[in-house]
Amino acid sequence: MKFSSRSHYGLRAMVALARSYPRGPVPLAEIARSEDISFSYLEQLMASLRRAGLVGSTRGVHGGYQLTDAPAEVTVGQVLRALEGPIAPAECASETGNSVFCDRETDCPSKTFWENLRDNIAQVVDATTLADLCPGDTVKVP
Amino acid sequence: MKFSSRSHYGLRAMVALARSYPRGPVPLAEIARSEDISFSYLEQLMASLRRAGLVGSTRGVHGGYQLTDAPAEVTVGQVLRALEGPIAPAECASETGNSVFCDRETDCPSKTFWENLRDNIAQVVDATTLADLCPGDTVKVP
DNA sequence: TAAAATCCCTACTGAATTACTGGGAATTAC
DNA sequence: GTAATTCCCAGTAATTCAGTAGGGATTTTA
Repeated sequence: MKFSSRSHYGLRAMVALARSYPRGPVPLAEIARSEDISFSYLEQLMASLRRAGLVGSTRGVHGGYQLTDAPAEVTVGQVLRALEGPIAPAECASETGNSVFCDRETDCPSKTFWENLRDNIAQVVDATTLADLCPGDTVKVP
Repeated sequence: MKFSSRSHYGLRAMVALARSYPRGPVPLAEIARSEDISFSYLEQLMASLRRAGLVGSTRGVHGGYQLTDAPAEVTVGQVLRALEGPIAPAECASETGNSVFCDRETDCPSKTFWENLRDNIAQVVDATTLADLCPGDTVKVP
């Protein structure tokens, strides 16, 4: 049971962006360097985050990426879903609709468990914001 | 973020064993049939569960597998750990000791989050027993 | 206009993991 | 002794993951 490196790297990158919010766009090369992530790989992660609307990008010489919303408004759940898709500890217990595939459907006791676990994970990731992961930063009212 | 099919099949098998507890050993072929799992694959899963002490086995003609403890005494957490190892949503946040590997170590904000998520998942899986997954069975005091 | 910086896209690849399959040895009941 | 069963280990096909590579497209600076 693991989250992929996409999530680990992606979350770290988002925290990095949160720390320099709202000071204009940050070039990827800078994040790649400070977080020690492959530049090309990070590019792909940012593409997913951009498509999800979590970050905005600016091209050109002083371009880069920046959060579209304040760190306190962005949940870790949003980040993880953008990077890994819906939370689903089991095929039969995905957040998004029905990945029908198991014929047990209605009365599978295990399914009930997996759904319960899924909801619990969702509750945790949705209750944590990027601001919570930026210790020392007093972004909120001083 | 998924649990592997080991967990899905293994948990289903354990629920099946729980349902026929404590009526002596159940042959694997029977579980494989009723749960529609490959016999050979199921064998491997049971080996893990046996090594973890969760099930006992009897060889020979009327042999099979059976729970070593009552369903209400076996948590889903025990089953999942036997099948997949320690709960660890991230390398740096494993239940068992330190898989030191990330140099950020102490002050990584993300690490704190992963540990928090891990503890939450652990809490859920450890609070659920096989008895909870056996609806209709009135195993407890009638 | 030209050059530099930066994002954007897509395809590929090597490694690891997963999900099995198969064969045979040991054990027990009858 | 034979049939039913667990036990054990080796191999393998498919998938996923993590990362690489390279060529645009767009914007700013000069």
